[in-house]
Amino acid sequence: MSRRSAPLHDSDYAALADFRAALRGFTAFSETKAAEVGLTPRQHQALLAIRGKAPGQATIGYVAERLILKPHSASELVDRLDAMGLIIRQTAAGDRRKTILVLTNQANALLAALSASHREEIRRLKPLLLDLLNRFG
Amino acid sequence: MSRRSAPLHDSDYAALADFRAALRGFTAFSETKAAEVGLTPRQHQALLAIRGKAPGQATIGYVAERLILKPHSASELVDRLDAMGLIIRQTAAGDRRKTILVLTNQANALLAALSASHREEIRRLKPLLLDLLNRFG
DNA sequence: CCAACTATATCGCATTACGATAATTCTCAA
DNA sequence: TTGAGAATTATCGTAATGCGATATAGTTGG
Repeated sequence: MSRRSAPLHDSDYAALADFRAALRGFTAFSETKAAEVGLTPRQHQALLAIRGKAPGQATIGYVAERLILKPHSASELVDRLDAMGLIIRQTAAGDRRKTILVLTNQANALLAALSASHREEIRRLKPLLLDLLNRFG
Repeated sequence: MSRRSAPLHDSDYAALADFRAALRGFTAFSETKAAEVGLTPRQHQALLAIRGKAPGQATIGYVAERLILKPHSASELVDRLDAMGLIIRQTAAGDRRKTILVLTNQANALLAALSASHREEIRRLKPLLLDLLNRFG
């Protein structure tokens, strides 16, 4: 049988607020870095999701799943990346409904720079995030 | 002198993509929970930031700082919360330029429910987040 | 072979943070 | 004391973006 969880104290709200503030700090860092190379946060995340997947395996649907977007929103997002010359759409060989997404050299160059700075930032934030997480049970 | 950091491998991109996906998962959870009680993510975060601060200390500027928004954007955000009956604006006694933000009972009730589920979710995600963080140096 | 399903795309809309600008209020040096 | 400049908040028009509703093409099982 489930028990009501412990009531929330001021310190719980503070822990939640601090955790959210840290996450917001990271996303703000990421937004700034992405904007410096002309990308929106979603565009950056989409490119990263595609890069993190085995070559030739990333589809519109996969981007939607990883970014937790509706498939048609992912389609629009990919539209913009396509117009910017950052990805190529290829009809999947086996299933012609699917669209395979391939990164261009330009996209890979942008991602390399962004990923280096993000890795550094995550390493920098790691001790703080560990502390914040440890404030929760 | 600074050394160029190690080059990025496929596993580094995968680690970054997985980390981002986990963060996105948390924000999506939060968005859903906030929407269930009629709040946007920013509104939720603003209420939480105010709640996490000592009573009578939260101002528009403080919200802007914690949410990393321009002050005038925080002003607009607070406008909407005000219109929804979730906060009260009070001119600060010492400095009449400042606006003190006070949560209404309704806001506190919403926050209590949201914070309980969020604390639970963070506890649930903690092992995953620790693993993901440990993939970085 | 056709009905149901899957994957992607299109269009209009509502939301929201921003830039530019403004109005108060405060601070501090002359 | 008295401005000049800074700090704090507010207003307005704009651009960007994800969504709902809808549409099209392709696939699959019976």
